Amino acid sequence: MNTLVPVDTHTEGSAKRERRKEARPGELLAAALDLFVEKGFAATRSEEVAQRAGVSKGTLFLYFPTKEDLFKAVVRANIGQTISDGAAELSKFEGSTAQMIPYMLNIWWERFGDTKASGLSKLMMSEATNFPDLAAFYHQEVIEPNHNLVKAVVQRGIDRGEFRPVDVDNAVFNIVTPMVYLINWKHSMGCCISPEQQIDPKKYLAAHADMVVHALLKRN
Amino acid sequence: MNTLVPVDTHTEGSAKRERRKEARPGELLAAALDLFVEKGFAATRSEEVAQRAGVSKGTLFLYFPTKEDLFKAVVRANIGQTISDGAAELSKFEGSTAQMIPYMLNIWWERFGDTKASGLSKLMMSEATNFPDLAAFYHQEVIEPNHNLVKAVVQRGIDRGEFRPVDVDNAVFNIVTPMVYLINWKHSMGCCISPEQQIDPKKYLAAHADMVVHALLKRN
DNA sequence: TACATTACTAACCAATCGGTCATTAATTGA
DNA sequence: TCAATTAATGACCGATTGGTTAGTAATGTA
Repeated sequence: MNTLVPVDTHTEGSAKRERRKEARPGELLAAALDLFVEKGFAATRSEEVAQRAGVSKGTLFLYFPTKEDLFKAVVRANIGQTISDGAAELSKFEGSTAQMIPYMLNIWWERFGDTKASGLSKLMMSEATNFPDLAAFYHQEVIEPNHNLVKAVVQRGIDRGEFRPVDVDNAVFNIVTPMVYLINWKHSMGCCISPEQQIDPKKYLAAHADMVVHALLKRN
Repeated sequence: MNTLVPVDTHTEGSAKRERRKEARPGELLAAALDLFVEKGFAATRSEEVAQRAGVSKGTLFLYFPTKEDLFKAVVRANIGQTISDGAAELSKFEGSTAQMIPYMLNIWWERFGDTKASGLSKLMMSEATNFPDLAAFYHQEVIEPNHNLVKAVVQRGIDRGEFRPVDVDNAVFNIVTPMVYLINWKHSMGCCISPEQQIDPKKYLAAHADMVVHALLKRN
């Protein structure tokens, strides 16, 4: 893994210094996403991010003044778009809300849960207390918009007379939290236990959607 | 909070060196629980644990050879008993399984979720990837026994003809994960957001129990 | 070719932290 | 009272890391 070759620097072609002002930020963000997801915020060393992006540590701090700024940029680059895309997709849905729930959960899983970016969710829950500024940022920029999306779907079900008139805010939590938990599990315990103890995401997701719909639908 | 008074050490009565071999481990474990829950495993400095227990860092390492050993001892001291107590309590329950579910969730919340020890759950999810040994230990010592408990209850419902014949392992996850998530939330995002955005544990728990029962009961 | 600009580097700094060990002092027992 | 034992200390070590900065080399321009 280590390509440290101290001698012979002048004949080494790859050791050449390059000036690529436009490409650096994107490459640094990609490297940072990888490492933040893999090791967490505090445990990721700035120098490793720089190394993976093929620059020196000094260059990293040239583009992102602090480690926290780097993290915020990673969140913005990876999650912002996903949520507004999902909202657009859902607004076009025309079936019953009972069909809409599993549809929504599936989209959410494919576009976010099953993606490297989902590691940011686990990271944030892990390090919220040690980095309250980042937590507040994440809540405002990710959690709140996401909850509003789900809230609108539940409200649609109630308005159309499909669902019982449950407390909407609570229902949102009961729908969202198992999904988030699945992600968190995948990025924590999931790495440390034997295969037969793993959660099967597809089965878990289907069972959860089924449970939610059973619980919300009016009894006939 | 800080009682640091550098001068006058010879007249200071509390500065006297005491030998209390029996009391040290318990005091160190209590201090460690506090700090681990508050700041996480990696972020907690050994010296701070020692300080809060009123001893020097050297003394801490006298009783617990490494930081990881200290953590394992904290888990054993705080969670082991709780689970077996819960199992005993549940085995005496005689009502319907539909009543048993909210009963179980309430017990679990009061005895564990609403307790300082619940912070260990969040800690473990946070640091599992960075400390896989601790994760394996925690899974074996806490998660597995806990899941077996819930599994038995769901199986009881099916055996007695109250519940639909769902996949038991999946149902366990769908019951447990929102509870664990509530804890994790309390110990992470819960610390960093405004009061009106908080989750109300009692409402969340009631809604979840209601949802679970609705989803498991046979339709009539 | 000569000069100015600036992207980039690498050595460096100060602070942090898990763990060690030689030393110290409280206790015991004869 | 005087060792002998051992609980407790705190100075110290080596490794780590976020962030700085003086200097270097690639590029543009005239």
